[in-house]
Amino acid sequence: MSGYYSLLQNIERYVAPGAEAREAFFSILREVVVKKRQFIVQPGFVCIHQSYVVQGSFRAFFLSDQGVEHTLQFAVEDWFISDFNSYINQTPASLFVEALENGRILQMAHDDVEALCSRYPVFERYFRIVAQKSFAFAQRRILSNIGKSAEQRYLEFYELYPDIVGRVPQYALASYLGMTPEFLSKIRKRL
Amino acid sequence: MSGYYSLLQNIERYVAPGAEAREAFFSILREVVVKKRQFIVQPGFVCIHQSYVVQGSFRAFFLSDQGVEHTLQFAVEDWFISDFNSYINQTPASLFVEALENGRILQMAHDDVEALCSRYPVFERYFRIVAQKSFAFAQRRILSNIGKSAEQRYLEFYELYPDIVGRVPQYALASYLGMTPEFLSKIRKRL
DNA sequence: CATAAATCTTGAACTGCTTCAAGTAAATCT
DNA sequence: AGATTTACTTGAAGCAGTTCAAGATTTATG
Repeated sequence: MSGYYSLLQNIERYVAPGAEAREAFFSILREVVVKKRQFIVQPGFVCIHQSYVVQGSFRAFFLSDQGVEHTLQFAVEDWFISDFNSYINQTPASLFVEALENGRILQMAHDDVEALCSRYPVFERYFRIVAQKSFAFAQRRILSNIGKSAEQRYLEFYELYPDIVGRVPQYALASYLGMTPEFLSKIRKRL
Repeated sequence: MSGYYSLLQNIERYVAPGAEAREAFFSILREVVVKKRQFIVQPGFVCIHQSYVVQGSFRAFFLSDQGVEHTLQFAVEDWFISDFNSYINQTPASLFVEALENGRILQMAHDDVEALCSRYPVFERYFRIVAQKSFAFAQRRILSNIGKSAEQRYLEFYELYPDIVGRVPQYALASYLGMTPEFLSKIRKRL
């Protein structure tokens, strides 16, 4: 039950669902335990669920034809993660979503969420706000990618998410920041 | 009236508002004529409106401390543009939004949109879907930025938006793709 | 249409970042 | 605890992309 409460808190930062809507929402959630290195999404399979992280850390990454990994997103407690493109269009995923630590997530299936939103506009609103914030966030990252040096990108990330820096493997962070692990190692040395 | 119809068509790709909701929506729209090189958003001012492009082309860009421009988004007919971060949080903008050609837009004020969404959940849904698609799109761009070479990024953009390539200044496209105008010129030469 | 302003091109020198390879350290498993 | 895998470090060489500067071309304006 613990995870339900923290997700509810997240929701109540933006909207105030009534008791009935809240119960309806809880009823579509499923708590899942995941082990380190486990994949909760894999390329080729449709990403049915969106996952809210109760405990643990995760990453979504793309594996290029040449075998290079590109981390698109990290998620720790109180964040959502999925192959979002696959999730909203219900098309086959192109990303892996991997647990970086043992953890627990709350999964909600796409069709259940859609039905819930149709019935309770308060959730339509919640997911609109979340999507808008996610978009604004992604735009800030794009600006950082096109405008800043590798060192600046690392420092910016470190300022924003010092906890994540200490919690994920360095090669994963490097692939998120768009540089090689070797170069990230060198940046850290000279700072 | 012409612009209203094409925006309505856009909406009806995702949802089906009733006559009343439709009229309420139309009532918050304002059609504005803009001249080439005109700014419709400027840093420091809160971005009150979201703009739907009826005719013309626009770009949103960030001007760094060193005076370098970084284009975050282009918009042509049937696209939305704004400083989205400023718009959703109603905080001062950090971007310019500039008309690249003479054009016409439909502006809708933040507070009017919010009120409309509260009253007509069908619009809540519409803007949720638009935000989700925008986010998924931004994620694809991030992958392209962190994983691909300058030449690959250009080719990818050219495939997706051949029309835009021919329509916007090359320095603007270069700053969108995260490279110098000189280098884009060289890429185009060798292709 | 002539002049100015803005945009694009080209080359040469330079540098931030990658690649490759080998060694060290730290997790993970039995 | 010892063995094995996984992750991180370091240096040397190479290259993708930048910077600077000058000229050519296109677009705007009186």
